[in-house]
Amino acid sequence: MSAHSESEPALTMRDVAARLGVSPMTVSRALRGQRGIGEATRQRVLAEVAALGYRPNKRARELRSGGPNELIGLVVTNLANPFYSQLAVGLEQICVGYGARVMLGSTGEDPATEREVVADLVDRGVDGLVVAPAGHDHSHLGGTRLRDLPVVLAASPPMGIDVDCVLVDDFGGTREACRRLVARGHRRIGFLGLPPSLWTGSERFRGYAVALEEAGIALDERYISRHRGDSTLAEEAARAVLALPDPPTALLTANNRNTVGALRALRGRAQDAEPVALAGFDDIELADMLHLPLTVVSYDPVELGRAAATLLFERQASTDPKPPRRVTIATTLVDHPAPR
Amino acid sequence: MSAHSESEPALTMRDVAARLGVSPMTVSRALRGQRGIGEATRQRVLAEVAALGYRPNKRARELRSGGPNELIGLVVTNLANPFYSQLAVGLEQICVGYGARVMLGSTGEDPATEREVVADLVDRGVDGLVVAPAGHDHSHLGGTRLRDLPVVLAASPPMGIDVDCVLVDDFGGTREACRRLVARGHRRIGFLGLPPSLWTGSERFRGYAVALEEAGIALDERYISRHRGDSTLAEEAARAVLALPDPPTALLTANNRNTVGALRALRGRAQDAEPVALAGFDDIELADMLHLPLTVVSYDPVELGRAAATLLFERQASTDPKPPRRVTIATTLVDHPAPR
DNA sequence: ACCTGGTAAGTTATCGGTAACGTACAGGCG
DNA sequence: CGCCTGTACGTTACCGATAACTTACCAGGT
Repeated sequence: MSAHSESEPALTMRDVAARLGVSPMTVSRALRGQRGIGEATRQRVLAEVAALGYRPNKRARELRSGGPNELIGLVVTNLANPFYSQLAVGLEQICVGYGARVMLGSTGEDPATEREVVADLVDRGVDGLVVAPAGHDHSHLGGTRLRDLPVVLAASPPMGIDVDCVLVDDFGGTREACRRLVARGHRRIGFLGLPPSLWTGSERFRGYAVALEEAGIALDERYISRHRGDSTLAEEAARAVLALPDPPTALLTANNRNTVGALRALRGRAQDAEPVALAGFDDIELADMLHLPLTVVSYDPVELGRAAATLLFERQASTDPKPPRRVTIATTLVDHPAPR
Repeated sequence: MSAHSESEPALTMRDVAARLGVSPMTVSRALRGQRGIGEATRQRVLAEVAALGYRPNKRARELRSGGPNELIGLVVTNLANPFYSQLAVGLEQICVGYGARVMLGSTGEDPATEREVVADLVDRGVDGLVVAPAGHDHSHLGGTRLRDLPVVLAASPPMGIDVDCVLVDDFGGTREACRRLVARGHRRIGFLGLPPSLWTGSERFRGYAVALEEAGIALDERYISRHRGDSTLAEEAARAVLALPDPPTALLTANNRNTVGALRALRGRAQDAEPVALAGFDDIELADMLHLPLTVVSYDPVELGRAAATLLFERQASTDPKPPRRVTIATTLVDHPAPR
């Protein structure tokens, strides 16, 4: 029992070898299934290893071999956002197939922190990085700064560097959602989105703008709010738009936090207020159980994570400098009717 | 630019030392702020390091020093569950303060996988582990198997080993929720929970059972479903209970997935069906925006993660074998009225 | 008997750092 | 002047595993 008393010197390969009267090299070869060792000896070694419960020191192995450490760094802004946690799930799913693990780094949307986190992960010897970037300048992820490690950007295409990326069809999804609102007869459609400095911010806005243009509806700046922040801020923004003398009859929200904010804003309205339709990017759990109907642009963040991991491992496998690839995940428009 | 072409031999400490005409030891001391080096020399070294952009190899450092690697392993069943992702967020918040990072391991609720994941994380040199265990046997987390690393269990107390743990007030929270249902006049209260083999399964059931006993209500096995599974299974279980000839007038769900299942089951009922009250453990985002009122046992999983990390680092700091500690997070009962 | 070739094992150097120790030189004190 | 202490730096031996090289051995062919 006594878990704390004896801190054993942590069995080494030499110990195993000494016990068998062979050289450490023989043990090494046996463990890695290399050729150049007799079957009888291999069995003897493996038996001893099993009996002693010896486990090789992975860091020492990586130090010498310089080879893959089977370690992937994941850099996100906030893991509490289901988008990122699902991205992590997908990434890990693929990683286990390669015997790799995921090391986590949160940036809190601060580019300076992002730089530090990335540097730290590189120092710790990750084989590659999946980054959901906080800012729109990605030069700190380029080339030599990272010892030429493969990088995959998630949810944002590379700016100023040439790396692979996985994207959601931000433009197409938003345009489709906006078209549906138009098809239902809405002409005054408000937009709650992210700042144009973010890729998703500009692409989703573009989807909205193009859909309106296609329908021959002019953009009305009063109906548009593009801010960065949490759902509280989004709620305020939604309130402001709805308080206009000539308020929109529908709202289009560009991500889950804006959708939540809009839902709260719509909840607080007077009983006799005109109903306002709502459509938003990102699916929301229990969207089908809300007090009002909601149309969402749905996609699978887990799949996004899997795609990112796949790109990463493929890049790692090939040494020749292929051109950067870009994978885009399709979106589906889903109508969630209100219960009852 | 050319990110792929030249893979530099990755600057070493010796290189820096050679360039300055000093010994590697001097560089090492300068970098770690050790004494035993003149101020002038230190400045010269630091300047050269900065100029060359040299970064020390952390793995080599850890190999030699055997000391803290500033790496914590987090083992959870499924990061997509907001409970676990928020736990991870809290853990990482504290870790950054210690310069530590988090390495992730998902088990998919399979104890065998959990054992493998834990072993792998230990091999990779974590300084400690935070584990949200899949099963109720924790002996694989004990003593020598882990090279005496500190372990903190999350959401489950240790069984068969002596380690620290952080818990939610499962019993108290559930009892309070059940009491509230009773106070509202319900006498036939259904329970959708987890199997008794899980700590949360038995504790939350105990809260339900004790609250009923206190109210002088006999347990009715027909109203009780204790299964392991996702919200789809929970929905079926809820349907079955509600289809009884003498159905419950209220449901108590023991975790977020059961609550979601129950919500879906309640949604599908006929218009003229008797209303059924719902109370559940775990808060749910947008609980205030659902089509029916919901009472939840709320707590902060982020705080749980912070508590786990704090216990871990305190345990790491002190060498003497203090007795294991147990931190319990309080819960709050929150009523979410339905909108309108 | 001799050479060849292949396999199985041991030896050595090395990876990038750190700990322990050695040494040279400075200053303080009786 | 001798002794001790402290500082600054150099030297060396590791840490645990592996790559590359070397040696030992055996079988088979001539």
